[in-house]
Amino acid sequence: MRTEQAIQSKLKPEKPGPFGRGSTVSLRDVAREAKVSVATVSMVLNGNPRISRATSLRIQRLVERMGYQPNRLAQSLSSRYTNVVAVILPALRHAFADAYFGEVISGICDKAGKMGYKVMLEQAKPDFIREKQHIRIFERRYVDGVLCLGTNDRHKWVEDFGVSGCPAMVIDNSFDAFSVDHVMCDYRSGCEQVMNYLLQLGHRRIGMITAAPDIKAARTVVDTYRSKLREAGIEPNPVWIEDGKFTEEGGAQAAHKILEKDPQITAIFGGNDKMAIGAMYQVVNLGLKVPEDISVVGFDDLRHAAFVNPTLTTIHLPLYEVGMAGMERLVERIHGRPEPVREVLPTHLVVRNSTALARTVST
Amino acid sequence: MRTEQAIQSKLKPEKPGPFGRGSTVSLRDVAREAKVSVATVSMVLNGNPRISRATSLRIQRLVERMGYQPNRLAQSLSSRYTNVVAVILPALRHAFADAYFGEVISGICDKAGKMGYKVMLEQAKPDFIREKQHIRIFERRYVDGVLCLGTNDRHKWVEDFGVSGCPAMVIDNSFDAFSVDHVMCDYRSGCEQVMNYLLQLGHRRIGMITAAPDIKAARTVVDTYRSKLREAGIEPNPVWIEDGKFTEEGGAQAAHKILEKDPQITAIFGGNDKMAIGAMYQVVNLGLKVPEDISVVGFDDLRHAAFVNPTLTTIHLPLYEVGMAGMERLVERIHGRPEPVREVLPTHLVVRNSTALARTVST
DNA sequence: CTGAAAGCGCTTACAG
DNA sequence: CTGAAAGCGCTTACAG
Repeated sequence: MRTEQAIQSKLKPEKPGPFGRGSTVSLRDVAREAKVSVATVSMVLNGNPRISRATSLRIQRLVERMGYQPNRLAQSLSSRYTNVVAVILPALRHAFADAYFGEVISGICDKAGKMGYKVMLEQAKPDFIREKQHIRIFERRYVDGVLCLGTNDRHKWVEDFGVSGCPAMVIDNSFDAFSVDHVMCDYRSGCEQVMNYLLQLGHRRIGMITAAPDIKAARTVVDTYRSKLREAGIEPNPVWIEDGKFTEEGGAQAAHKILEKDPQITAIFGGNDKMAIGAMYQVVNLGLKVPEDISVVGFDDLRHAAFVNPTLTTIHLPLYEVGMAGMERLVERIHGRPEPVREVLPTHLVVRNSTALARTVST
Repeated sequence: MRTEQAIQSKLKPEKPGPFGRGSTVSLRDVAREAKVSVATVSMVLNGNPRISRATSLRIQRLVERMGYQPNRLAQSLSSRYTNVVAVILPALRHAFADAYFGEVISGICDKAGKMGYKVMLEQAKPDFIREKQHIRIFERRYVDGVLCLGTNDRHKWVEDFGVSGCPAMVIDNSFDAFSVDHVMCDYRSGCEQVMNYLLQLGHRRIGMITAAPDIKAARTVVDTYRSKLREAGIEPNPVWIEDGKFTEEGGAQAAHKILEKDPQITAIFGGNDKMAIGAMYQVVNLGLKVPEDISVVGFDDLRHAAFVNPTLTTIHLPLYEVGMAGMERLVERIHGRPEPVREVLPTHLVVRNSTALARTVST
């Protein structure tokens, strides 16, 4: 016994690595202590049924007692799976401070946690793309797959994933030019809900603040806006549509232009909440009232929409759910799911205080 | 020649792993092609000066031509560095959709990119802490170190990093109970700037919406608020201080209580922008005007502060810079920096339209 | 200046 | 049911 302990302590010297980093108990330590091979311990940990119940239990207890934790670098190097996915955000200054992306990421992270995955954050800056980092993080085994947020048609790099065999999921958008897996909100139906509502309130001259014609989802909204107007017998006037650049400032400027070109506008539909809030700000600045003079509707239902004054009527986008679904489908793809992913989640209208009957009707 | 090629193609069979994943060119492939050992290629790639300039150049070209990319799992397993850090966010529902955290994360990610680091996102949910995941991600070699955001005194787990030797940095807070590396904004000075300004405007009865007495940084603000009042010969009235829970709703309720208990209040200082915005909302709801009746000041200078109506006077917190500095110091610590990190970054007052001379003075 | 070899800590056929 | 061995793709002393 003495001898054995002596040997053990010689064989298990403190090998903390530089700066005492990392865990110290390895598979081999457990195997030695249990007097079995490392293969056996490994199989126990991986629940391989070939190991007898007796030894399995014995080793599980030992693992527990010794506080063994697998080194996941070694695991991944052997198994070829990292159990990490990357979230690629667009190269916007405030991408991380953005409520829209925040909701999606929240869904992604929650689902990832439940599935035993880790989430790495990347931003698609010009250098990042030029160096093909979006592909390399996969090829170099940082991640098993990628979730792309805030994409638009100019992001040709999205097509690279297909050819390099990197599992990738476009979140809340899709592409006409090529085929990619995606999970998104139902933009068409969302826009229909807005237009039905405004038309019901008697609005006929409805301004639309749009943004980024190079985003398929955004185009869908404008197209639907036009077709719903025509359906109601109204020919959409080109001056009713302005670009608001997805920002409050842009929304404010767009609202200004629209009201200048057609002062008879009674409602403004913002392509997202931010632009709608900017529009409200501008409407008030012009001495008009929301909703008495101008109804304003948003699109997103970000947390803040309920806290502006007046509170914003808007379309609720299931962004959290889109994040969860995207994560879930991506993992399926990583593990060999053959069918492509084309998922669309439903939206609904949230009526608050920024909308009212059209003034032309009420007078 | 023929023979050699035959051998090569035999030795370099397509070994794409499951589902054709991962890059295919390994160090060994390059070494074979260059007719040197893998050690030599490895050293060339790591800029080891022991390799002759001639072979170094020759191999660099070959690496380029073959499109070799190191497998970072293997690299990390050998080198013991992952070049990944974790950002641990608090378990709040909207932690990712939060402008405050967003700014910090933005700084962290930008700096990380420049330093060749990747950023992993974690949320400190109860399960995460109970399973000691905050330590395990380090011990299991997911990350080299950890950045903790949104901490408070109840987060005892922050102390675990010290004992486990995991490099960790507390961002924008500090602890009295134990010593941790941290980088934070200068809360004392920020509060002084607010109070000096309000006192200059003639305000004497100043309400304060605070939050979370278990956050050191927040306590500092309240303490400074009190001492600045006393300095000005004003005894702080306990009814002037209310908790606003860091939210708009909370801020609104707190403002309501304060104004109920002392209708003579002329200014309200919100411990963060959200609560200040909630307070403005409430003040208006009570039929009062901002800033004519009540001046409101925030604390954070989040993007949105410039877009409420009226625009919010607030303290600008260098959150992006705090993120960058935290990341930079953490990497220093990972690589053996011996001195603890105690860094404080300066704030400044941003005057907008939510503040005016006190009405008691102007009448 | 370069190579052969051990090692990082796992997993996975392959034997027995 | 279990073990010995090869392998994942690197880095790093140690020789020469």
